[in-house]
Amino acid sequence: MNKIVKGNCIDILLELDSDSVDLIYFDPPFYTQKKHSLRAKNEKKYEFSDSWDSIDDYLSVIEKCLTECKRVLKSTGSVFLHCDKAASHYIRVVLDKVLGVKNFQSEIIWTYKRWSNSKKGLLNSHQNIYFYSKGKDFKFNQFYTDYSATTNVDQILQDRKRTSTGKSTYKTDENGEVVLGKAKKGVPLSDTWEIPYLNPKAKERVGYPTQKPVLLLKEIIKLCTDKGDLVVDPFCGSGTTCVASKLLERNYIGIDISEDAVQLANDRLEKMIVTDSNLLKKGSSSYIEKSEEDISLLNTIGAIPVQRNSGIDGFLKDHFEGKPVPVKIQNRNETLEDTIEKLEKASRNKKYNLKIVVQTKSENENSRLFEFKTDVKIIKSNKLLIDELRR
Amino acid sequence: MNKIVKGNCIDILLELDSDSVDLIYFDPPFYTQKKHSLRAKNEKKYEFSDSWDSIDDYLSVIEKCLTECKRVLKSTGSVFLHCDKAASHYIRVVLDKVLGVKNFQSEIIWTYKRWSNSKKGLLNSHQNIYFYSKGKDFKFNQFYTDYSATTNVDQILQDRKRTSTGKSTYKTDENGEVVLGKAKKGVPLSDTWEIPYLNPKAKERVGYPTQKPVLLLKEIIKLCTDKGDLVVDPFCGSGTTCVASKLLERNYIGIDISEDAVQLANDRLEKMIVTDSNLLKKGSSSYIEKSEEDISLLNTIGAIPVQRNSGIDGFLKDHFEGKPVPVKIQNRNETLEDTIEKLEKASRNKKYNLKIVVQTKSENENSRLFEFKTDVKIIKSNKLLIDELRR
DNA sequence: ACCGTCCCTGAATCATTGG
DNA sequence: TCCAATGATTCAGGGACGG
Repeated sequence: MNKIVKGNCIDILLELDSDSVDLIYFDPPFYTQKKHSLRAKNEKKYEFSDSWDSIDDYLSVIEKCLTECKRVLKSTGSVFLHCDKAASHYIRVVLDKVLGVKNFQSEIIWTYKRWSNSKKGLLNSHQNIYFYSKGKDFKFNQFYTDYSATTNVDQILQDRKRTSTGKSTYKTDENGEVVLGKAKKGVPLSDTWEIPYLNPKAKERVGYPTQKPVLLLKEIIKLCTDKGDLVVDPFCGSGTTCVASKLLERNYIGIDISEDAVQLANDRLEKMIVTDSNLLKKGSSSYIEKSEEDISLLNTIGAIPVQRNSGIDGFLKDHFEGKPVPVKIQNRNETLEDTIEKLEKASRNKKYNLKIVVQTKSENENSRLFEFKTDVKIIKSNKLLIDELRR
Repeated sequence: MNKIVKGNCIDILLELDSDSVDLIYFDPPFYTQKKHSLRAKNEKKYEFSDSWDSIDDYLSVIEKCLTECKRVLKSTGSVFLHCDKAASHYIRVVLDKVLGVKNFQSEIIWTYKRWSNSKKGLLNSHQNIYFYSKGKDFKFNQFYTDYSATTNVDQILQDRKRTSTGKSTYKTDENGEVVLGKAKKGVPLSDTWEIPYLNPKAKERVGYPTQKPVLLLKEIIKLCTDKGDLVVDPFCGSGTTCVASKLLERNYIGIDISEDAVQLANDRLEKMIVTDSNLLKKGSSSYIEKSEEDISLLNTIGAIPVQRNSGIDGFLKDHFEGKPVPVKIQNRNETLEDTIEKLEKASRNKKYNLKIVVQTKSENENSRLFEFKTDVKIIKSNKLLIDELRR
C-alpha cells in the first residue's frame, strides 16, 4: 500500500485482491487523438500519447480496465471516472455495461474559469466526472453547504402538514403559533462543483499535462472514503490523487505506464512530506480541521494566525502598550493549565504586556487552576459561553 | 410561421421545407420512465407520459425526429438538444450519428440551485444541452462576459511572443517596454450557465410540468439566430421557446402532440408573462449582507448564517431542548437594547427555548439595560472580552 | 424482483404584505 | 411609491411499502 507502480494498469490491477479497494479515481486519456506534452520548470518534457486506432480500440481498453476495477472494489466502493466531452458519452455506455445502470449515482460537473481562446462558439469550461457505485450500499459521507443568500432559513425551520387537497403548508398549533421542526444541517452538496483550474503559475504545478487540482481530488476522496481507506488511481500521471489521499490520511496505490510519471509522482510525494512536516510540527494530525476553526476564532478577535509555534496561535493586530499580544487557543486535548504553560513558555524572555489564552472547554470540578499563578489573561470562547448557557 | 401546431413532430416536420429553419430547440422527454403531471392555478391538470418499452424504442423516435430536423435546417442552422443525465449519453450517440461528430459544438450545462430532498448522494442540480450545428459555417453571435475579478486585465492587453523553447511570454520592444495588443472584448460566454430554476411562486409558471425558464431559451436563441429568423420547437409543451422567440422578434413554429399543451401555449403567447430574475439582475452577492467578521463569529459558535432577517443572524446547528436557537450579533450602530428588541421581535410566535445575543460593544455608563426585562441571553464577543482586558 | 402508488422531504426565490 | 420583511408553493423528486 501507499506506492506508485509502473506498469500497464490492467496487469497491476490483476495483482490486487478482490473486494479490497474503497475508491477508484479513473482518469484515462481523453481520446483527443493528440500527443500531449508539457515542459516542467526543470525543462524536462513530459508527454503521453492519446492516439488510438479507433474509438472501439480505445473503449475496449477502458472496458477491460473498468472490469478489473470492479473486481478489486469492495461492495461499498465507488468509481469516479473523469473525462471530457470528446468521448464522455461512449465511456458512459461502457460504465453502464460494466457497473450497471442502477449504480449510476451522479454526473459531476467540474466548472472553472479559464483563458479564452479564439474558438468560434462557447468557451469550454467544464469537465464531467461520472460517479458509479459498485452496489446499493455504497459508502457516502454527506456534506452540507450554506443556504443560498435568498433562502428564508427562519421559515424552513417550521414543521409542515398537508391540507385536505394534499397541498403542503406550514403547521400551526391550536393558538395559531408556528410549530418548530428539527435541526437543519444545511444544503446537501450539489453535483456541480466550481473549483479553480490549476493556474499556469501555480506552485502545485509540476509540469505534467492534464494535471488536476488537489482540491478536486480531495473533494472526491472525502465524499466516498474514511481515514485509512484505500484509494486506487490506475492512470495516476503526476500523482495528484496520491497526494490528496496522503493529505487526507487515506492509503493509495497509483499506477502509470510511464517511468517519467512514476518518478514525478514519487518526487511529489516526497516533497509533500517536507512541506507537510512544518505543519506537523505545529500540532497533531488534526491540523487541517482544527486550524479552520481556530482561524475563524482568530479572525473574530482581530488576530493574525501564526503557523509554526506550538505555544502561540496568533497575535492581535493591535499592540497593547507598545508590545504585541500573543494569543493561544486551548486545544481539544489540553487542560487549561497546559495551554497556559505552553503560552508562558513560548513567551519567556519576551516582555509582552498582555498574553491571552482562549478557553474552549469547561474546567472540571477538581481543577486546581485557582492555585495557579500566572499573568496570562483568560477569556472564554464564545462557543464555551454558549455551551454554558445550555446547562 | 408563428404558430403552434398540434400533432406528431415527425409528421409536422415533414411538411416543412428543407433548408428553411435557423434554430431547432429539441426538448424531448428525458427518458425518466415516469408520468409527469402538474396542476395549474386554475386547477387544470397537465400531464405527459415519459414511459418507454426500452431505450432503443426511445432512441429510435429521437433519431427519426432528429433526421427530419436536420433536413429542414438551413446549412447555417443549429440544434440545441436538452436532456438530463438519464439518457444524455445515448442521445449524444444518436446526435453524433445524425448530425456528425464534427458538428458537435458544445455541451452546455444549465446549473441552478434547487430545493433538496432526501436522496443519498449529491444533489442533482444541472441539466445538459447539446449544441450541434448542421455544418461548419453555422451562425453564431459571440457574446462576452466580464473578466473575472482576479484577472489582471492590464497584463492581458500586452502582446506576446514565443521563446526559442516554444514558451509564450510577453513581448517587449527594443527599449524593454511592453507592447500593448489590440483591444479585448471580454471573456467569451462559457458553456456553463447558471440560471435560476423556475420558482414555485413565479408568475411565469403556467402549471405545465418541466416548464423551462424563458431566460434560458432567450440565451439560446440570441446565440444562434438574428431577428426575423425561424425557430422550431418540435416538443414545445407550454411554449416557452415560442414566448422567448416572440420576445426577441424571431419567428417560431411550436409543435406538440397534446391538445392541452397547444391550447396552453397559445394562451401564453396571448398574454406573455415573464419573470425576470432578481437574482440574476442583482447577483447573489447583493443579498449577502453580513460581514466576513460576523460570518466568522457565527462559524466559531457553530451557527448557520441567515441572510434575510434583520432580527436573526443565524441559528445554532444544535437545538436546545428540541428547539432551534436564534442568534443575533450586536451591530456597530445598535445599542444592546436595540439588538435585543430586534431579536425578540423576530422570534415572536416562535417558542424558542433559548435566544442569544452576542454583545460586541461595551455599554456606556448611562445604560438602562438593568431595567430591561428579557429572556434573551447575552454573551460578550471574544473581541469585546479582549477590548475589556485592554482597559 | 419488479412494479405502481403514496407519502415524505426541504430549500429556493418571487409575490405579496407591511411600513 | 418604494423598500424591506415574510410566506407560499414547488417537486425532468426519492424512498418505502404493498401487491
